Amino acid sequence: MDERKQRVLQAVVQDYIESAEPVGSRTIARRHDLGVSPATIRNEMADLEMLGYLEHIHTSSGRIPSSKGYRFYVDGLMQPTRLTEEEKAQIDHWYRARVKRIEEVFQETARLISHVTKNVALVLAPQMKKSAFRCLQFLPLDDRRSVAVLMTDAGFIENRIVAMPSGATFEDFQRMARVINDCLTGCTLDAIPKAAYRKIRSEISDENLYEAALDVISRALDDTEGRDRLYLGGTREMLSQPEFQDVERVKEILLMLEEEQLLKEILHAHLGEGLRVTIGRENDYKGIQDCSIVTATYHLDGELLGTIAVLGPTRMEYGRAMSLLGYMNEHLSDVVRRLGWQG
Amino acid sequence: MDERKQRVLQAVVQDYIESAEPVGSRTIARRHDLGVSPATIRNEMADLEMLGYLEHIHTSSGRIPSSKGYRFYVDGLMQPTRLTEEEKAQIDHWYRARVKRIEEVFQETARLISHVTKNVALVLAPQMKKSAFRCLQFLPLDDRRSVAVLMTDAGFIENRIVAMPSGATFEDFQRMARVINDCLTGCTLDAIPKAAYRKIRSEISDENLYEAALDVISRALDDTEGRDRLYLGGTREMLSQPEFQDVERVKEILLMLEEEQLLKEILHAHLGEGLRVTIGRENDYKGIQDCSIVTATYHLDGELLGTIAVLGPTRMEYGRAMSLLGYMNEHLSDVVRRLGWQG
DNA sequence: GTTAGCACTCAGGGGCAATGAGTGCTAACC
DNA sequence: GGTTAGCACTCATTGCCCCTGAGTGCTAAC
Repeated sequence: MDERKQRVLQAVVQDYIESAEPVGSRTIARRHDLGVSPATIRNEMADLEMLGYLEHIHTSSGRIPSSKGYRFYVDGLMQPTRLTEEEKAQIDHWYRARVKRIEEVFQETARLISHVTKNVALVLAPQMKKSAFRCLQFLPLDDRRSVAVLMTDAGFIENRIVAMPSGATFEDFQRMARVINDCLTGCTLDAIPKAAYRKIRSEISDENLYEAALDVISRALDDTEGRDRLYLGGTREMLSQPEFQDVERVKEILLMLEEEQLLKEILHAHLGEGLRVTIGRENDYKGIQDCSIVTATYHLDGELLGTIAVLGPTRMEYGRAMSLLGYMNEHLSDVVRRLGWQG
Repeated sequence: MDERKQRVLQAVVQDYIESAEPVGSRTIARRHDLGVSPATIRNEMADLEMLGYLEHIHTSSGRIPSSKGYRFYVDGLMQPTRLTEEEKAQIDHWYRARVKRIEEVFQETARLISHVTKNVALVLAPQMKKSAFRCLQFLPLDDRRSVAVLMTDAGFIENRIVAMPSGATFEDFQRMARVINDCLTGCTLDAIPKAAYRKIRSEISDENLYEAALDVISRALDDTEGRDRLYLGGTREMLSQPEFQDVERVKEILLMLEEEQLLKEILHAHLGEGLRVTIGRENDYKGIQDCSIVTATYHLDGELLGTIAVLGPTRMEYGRAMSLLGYMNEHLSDVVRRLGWQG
């Protein structure tokens, strides 16, 4: 793949991303200064098609990039788009004006990303179960029930009503809490060692109370599942993209977007990989093989927190999406640090 | 409006709901046994159009019901559809299989409703601020912060990290909690009387501590805002309705559905009115004046809890939607009672 | 190796007629 | 007087044809 082929590929990808129309040799010759005639470009394009970087709907339509073509473009040809200071200022302003409570951060982040990129934004909120046990405490509710409050290092707090076994007093529960605290402090919630359970067993002699303790722990952990909430925004923005003029395709993508569990899986799969682009066919899930996803993971004090992503047609402004995610990343870590995340 | 006109109107509405095509006199004569010829039906239809119950796209197309026509149908002509025992069993089964945690109830309810009605389902989860203060307690976090846990009668539990003013000890905070509990017990969160605040003021002499107490209360209440979460399901189901073959219309409705705040307002507006149908033009919001909403409020022990709704094109199976909502209503009250709602 | 020229392809759009569902009106019927 | 058959008329939809224009692929000349 010589220099000139690369320049042609770059031209095709850029023009196609901009216009959403198959691009022809003539257009490229006119709009890019390659110093050769359309005929030459035609030859190059034919070669690029042979090599799998470009595609053809039918004879006599222009070329569009294949997944492989986009991949080459993203990896090598694309010039990194930087957000302008003005754009950054606008984002900061929006954030400041809109986000009053921590719960709003994620929804607003999604909204902002979708607004800027005109694509769907996905934000996976911090995962409670990845953070470390800090302490468990009980509050009395009535004579049959009490409230278990679980706190973790990342600042998550989770509560759950638990029934007290008949005969057990609130004091028993508080004693139980002390035992659990001793044994679990520092454990990551999704990886509590067997030894910890054994230790708790050995310290709580009463059978009923031990059962209750296990119940409390498992239910507290259970709850954390639902907490890695997914925020989604910009369905409508994306539908204004020309690729979604067809109702069938719209339905297809909406079907996909309603599968929250599936989306979470996809984001989880990319967790911890920094900034990453997955293009078209590279996606494992068939429903989005004509889409691309840009994901980024945000951290707090070195601790993995969550993922933000842009999902849109393969014809996407990759550079822009990537730099935006990078910027939002910092922002998000920052806001979470500042306001403190409480689950 | 004589008997026969009503039967014709009924026939038109039913056929149109079923077929989504404008219905003509001939079709009605064939499919409904009115005992008169198409010509007679034509005359009746012309009259019904005069009276505003039917509409015409252009000469020589069949009639479709107007909002007024649907209203008359819903209020008087519609025969109440009952869910079959089989359907009920299926719903029960789905519920049992899917709902493991209380948080899932609402999402699954939305999913189920949309699945059955092929329309968008909206579920407004219980409103914390409408329930009554039960107690406030503190848990120690570290030497500068503690966790405030607020519980209400409906079983909501809400927690918040609060900074302790320098000089204040955790014991001070516990004393403060006792005062607040004494003063606020039984107050509905969104209507705390001025007198209660005065009482707190008189019992807490320390200025800093009083400030902190107000802060705790206001922030606890603040949080409750975000808690009346809206669950939404079935966008895709609705889009398979023939009225949404047009991409423009799809975008319009999606724009609407992304405005969570607006949807909440709409549901709030119908709160406490039992089972209610709002048809087409009757909607205050322009964006959905070609849609209908069926809403129902669910209760627990006489206490208002939330709203569930079906949103779809005016051509909707009203009877079915209504009986389904009625059934889900019971179910929801029941599940919330059984599992206990924790916010 | 590059380019001009030319034949060929194919989607999209406009024009046009045929089709068919449906109305509205009038005159005949019971 | 209400009901109905008959008929002219309307209009959206469909299929068809043709044209246009953008674009390719090939060949021969530069």
